[in-house]
Amino acid sequence: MSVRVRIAPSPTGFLHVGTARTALFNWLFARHNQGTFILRIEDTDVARSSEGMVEGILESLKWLGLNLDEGPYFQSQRLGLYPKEAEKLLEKGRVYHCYCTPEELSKRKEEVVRKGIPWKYDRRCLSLTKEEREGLEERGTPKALRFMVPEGKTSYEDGVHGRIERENVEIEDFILLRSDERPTYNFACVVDDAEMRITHVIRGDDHISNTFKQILLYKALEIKPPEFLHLPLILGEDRSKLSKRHGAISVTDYRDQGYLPDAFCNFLVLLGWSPGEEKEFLTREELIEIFSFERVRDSSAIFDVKKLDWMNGQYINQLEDEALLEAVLPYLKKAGLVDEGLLSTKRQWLLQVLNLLKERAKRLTDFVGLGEYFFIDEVKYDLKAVKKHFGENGVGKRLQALRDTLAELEDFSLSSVETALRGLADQLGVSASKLIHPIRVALTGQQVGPSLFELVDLMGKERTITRLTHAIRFIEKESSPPK
RNA sequence: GGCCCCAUCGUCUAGGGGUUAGGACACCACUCUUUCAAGGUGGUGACGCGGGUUCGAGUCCCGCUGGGGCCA
Repeated sequence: MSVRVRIAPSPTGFLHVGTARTALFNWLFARHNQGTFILRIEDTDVARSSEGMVEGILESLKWLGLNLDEGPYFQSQRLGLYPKEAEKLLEKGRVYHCYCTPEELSKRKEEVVRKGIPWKYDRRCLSLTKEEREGLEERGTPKALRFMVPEGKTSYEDGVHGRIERENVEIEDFILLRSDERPTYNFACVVDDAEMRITHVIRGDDHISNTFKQILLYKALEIKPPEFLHLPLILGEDRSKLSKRHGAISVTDYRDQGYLPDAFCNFLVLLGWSPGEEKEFLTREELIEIFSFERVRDSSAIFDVKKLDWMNGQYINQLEDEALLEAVLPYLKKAGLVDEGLLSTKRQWLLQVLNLLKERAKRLTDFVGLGEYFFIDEVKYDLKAVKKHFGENGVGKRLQALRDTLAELEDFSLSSVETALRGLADQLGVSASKLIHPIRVALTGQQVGPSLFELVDLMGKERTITRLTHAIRFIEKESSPPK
């Protein structure tokens, strides 16, 4: 039987990173087994479910590179299915109608809990007399459909955790259909998974307690249940389930912050799974090849952004120039540094610039701050940089000499500039760094950055001279006593 | 509160009776160097506690503690 797996998010409008990891594991499992990866939207519980709410999910999956084989399917478009299955259970006597209103129930529950007794539905409606029932029906009282939990215990073999069992007395008679015939989560899930012939239910740990109810339903419906595999949860730094208050939880947030999809997936897959050898960088092909649930851990993991940053930086560094340009371009455009004109006229230069900057970038967004000075006319001087490298005695003079020397250079190549600068330093009797640091500030406004000579090379003669001149004037102005 | 899951460096993890408990991120030092980053070298740092089982437990069993989840 071929593998069929699904992810079943509710349409919240975005893809949660936890769901993303679940999706990744499902996808890897499907691909490894030449199976089918399906998306189903669980939208029966959502008041308004618009197509728009699903777009974010589809967009995120696409960005992650997790292509679907089927779907998206929508529960809301399958509503006819659930009462039909419920009917079968009614015939088998496995369910009963319940006329208790939510208000009554919460009131009764409150009383019971106050006495310190754990609440469970009291089966009041199960023992209704025929007359009582008829009376309720005549008055048109709304009724829900409840599953009658049998005696005994329920257990199953979890693909990650091993055998898990639970006493059925711990499980209350849960509702299958609400009074308006909308199915509850567990019922819809079982009906859908069965109908879609899902072979492996791979989902978060937080569904373990639902699994018992679902297995009970499979048994009642006389359908063979799928395999269940429960992934440990991803936690925030405070060890609680990753949620909005932990900051970015939507996959698109990470995209916008400048993470590469491959890096992000590589990082995610290592949360709860390991390849079994001391190797952390894995391509998609490798992952598909070697991924298995035998190596999935059963304890939860904390989402460590620092490691993500490191990994993303490594991926950026390994990117070919063209690929890097493609990846960074949206961010540069958004920051207003690059437009189509520049792209078409100075593409080669742009590629070199990115190449020069890439080993310092952890995120794609870093390129904006890292290389802004390449794209704007007026350099913004960093205060500390000015203080440190423009403040020294004679800096202005040295920069003047440097400007004059460079201005006379016919050949403005990297090596030629370096020779000239070092020669000048000798001549002035100072170390080369006495020139290198100030000119860097003059060119970039910053005291840190890429290797100076490559920088000058990409900056070009004209801009180098202009910026030196500007810096010289700036220093003169600063050092002249205030009037 | 009831039930369920989990427990190796701060974090991600390797380990499935005998290991100097390994790697990665982060951190710290040194090194390289025109700065920063990257790189290289080295370092700090973990088996939650208590009982068993065993000649021998990070590894198996039980309890405790702690964390997490689900139920409303």
